[in-house]
Amino acid sequence: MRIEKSVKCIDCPLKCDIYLTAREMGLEEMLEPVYIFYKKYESICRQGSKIKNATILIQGNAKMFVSGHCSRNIILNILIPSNYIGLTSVYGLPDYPYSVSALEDCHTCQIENEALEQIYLQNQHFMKLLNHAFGSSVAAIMNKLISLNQKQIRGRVAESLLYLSRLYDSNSFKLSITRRELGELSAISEENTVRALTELRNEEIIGIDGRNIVLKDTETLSRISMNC
Amino acid sequence: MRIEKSVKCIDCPLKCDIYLTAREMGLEEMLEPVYIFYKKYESICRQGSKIKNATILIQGNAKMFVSGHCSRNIILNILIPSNYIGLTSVYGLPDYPYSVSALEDCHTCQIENEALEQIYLQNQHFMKLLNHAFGSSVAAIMNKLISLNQKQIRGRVAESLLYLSRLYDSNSFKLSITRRELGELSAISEENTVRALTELRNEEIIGIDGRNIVLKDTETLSRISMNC
DNA sequence: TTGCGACATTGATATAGATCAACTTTTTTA
DNA sequence: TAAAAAAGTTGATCTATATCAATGTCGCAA
Repeated sequence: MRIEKSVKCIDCPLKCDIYLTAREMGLEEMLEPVYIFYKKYESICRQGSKIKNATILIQGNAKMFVSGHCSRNIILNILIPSNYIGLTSVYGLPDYPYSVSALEDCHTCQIENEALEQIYLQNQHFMKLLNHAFGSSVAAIMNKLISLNQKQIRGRVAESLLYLSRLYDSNSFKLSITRRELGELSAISEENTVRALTELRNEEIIGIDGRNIVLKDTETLSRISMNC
Repeated sequence: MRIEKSVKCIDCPLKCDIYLTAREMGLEEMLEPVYIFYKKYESICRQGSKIKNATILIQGNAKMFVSGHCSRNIILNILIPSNYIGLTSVYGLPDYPYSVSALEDCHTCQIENEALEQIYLQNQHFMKLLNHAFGSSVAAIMNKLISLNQKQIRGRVAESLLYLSRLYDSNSFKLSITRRELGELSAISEENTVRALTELRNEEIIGIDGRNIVLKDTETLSRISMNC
């Protein structure tokens, strides 16, 4: 399953801040990137294990989730190309506070933690980029904390759909996740997720065709997502 | 209510990392600290407003909380002396993502954001301190996300009590918060908080005398807090 | 092509926790 | 010090959502 350096990763050096920065700094050699391919469903990193390298998602979608002692997971984020995994080690958390697994075949690029940290410390521009990325993920989690506690299922499903629409930058998109996972993104049961979707479809606020979703009335959907 | 520089703040320069660091760097003058006193119940900062300075809590307890559009709040943390408020501006969040208000009379010390940022950028040791503080607060929030979603009230109240016990570093402590606030810390209603407390007292796991709490059987309490 | 497993859907039922109401106790204020 | 306000407590009821159960649908491997 694992293909090393030999795999050419087309757009990684173009898109990733860390590559751009390293190149600017003439530190490109330092990175020693390792390209790793993950099959659909494969685990990219596991909550609680040591963070050994920073991973950049190059191709494919993945889910970032936390799991309690009890079986049920909460999906924090859907990761898309150019997203980082394992940032938190820079912020003094040596273990992954979340798990990530591939929703489809994923190409990733991994670099040593030390390299990341060196560039972080030596380049203020890059440091700010990373800090801001981390900062906004915190804001997102706080928002989630509120949503999951104060909104009811319709609102939470509406919010998840709007999140996905923003993520894929379109009102019409194909779900990369199952109904159960859409539930985990909103912290509700699979059954109630389906019920909420059906309801929204019957009210002609969204269109559903299997995994294909169309947001017909984002205005109303936003209003629903704001309601408690 | 506000007393400026003239107020001597006894232990701030000794305890706060930022003072120690600034002094080491010979940048003490740069800080221009302003000492501000908040009466019990007063708001120290408000969610959504611009962060203009970093605040260090010198004396007294405060609550850090997020509020949805709907009335109910969730308390994230109880702040104790030497805790920072407004760190997030360093991480690219110009607005407070939370509110803080005084649970009792609070002495604080405020310094300009620019000064904080300068020291942050110029001193790697301080940067790491701040990064780690921020990182662990993120870990704490993630933990809360799970707890509030997967545990039931007994478990959440048990967890809150253990949190307070760790915070005050004793099995016997005086609550700085009301029952309603203890509920907000666990995201449950005041009534159910009281019921859970009474239950735990009847089972002789804790002792209650008004605001005074004794954790009699932390073993069992931990087990309860782990259960889903 | 058939049958199996994962995914999706719908209805019925159970329940954790919110809310409402009434009351007591403590704290604050005038 | 009295009166008012805030905090704390307990019981009864309601409701949002989980859970259980049954069934349908789709894609894929033998």
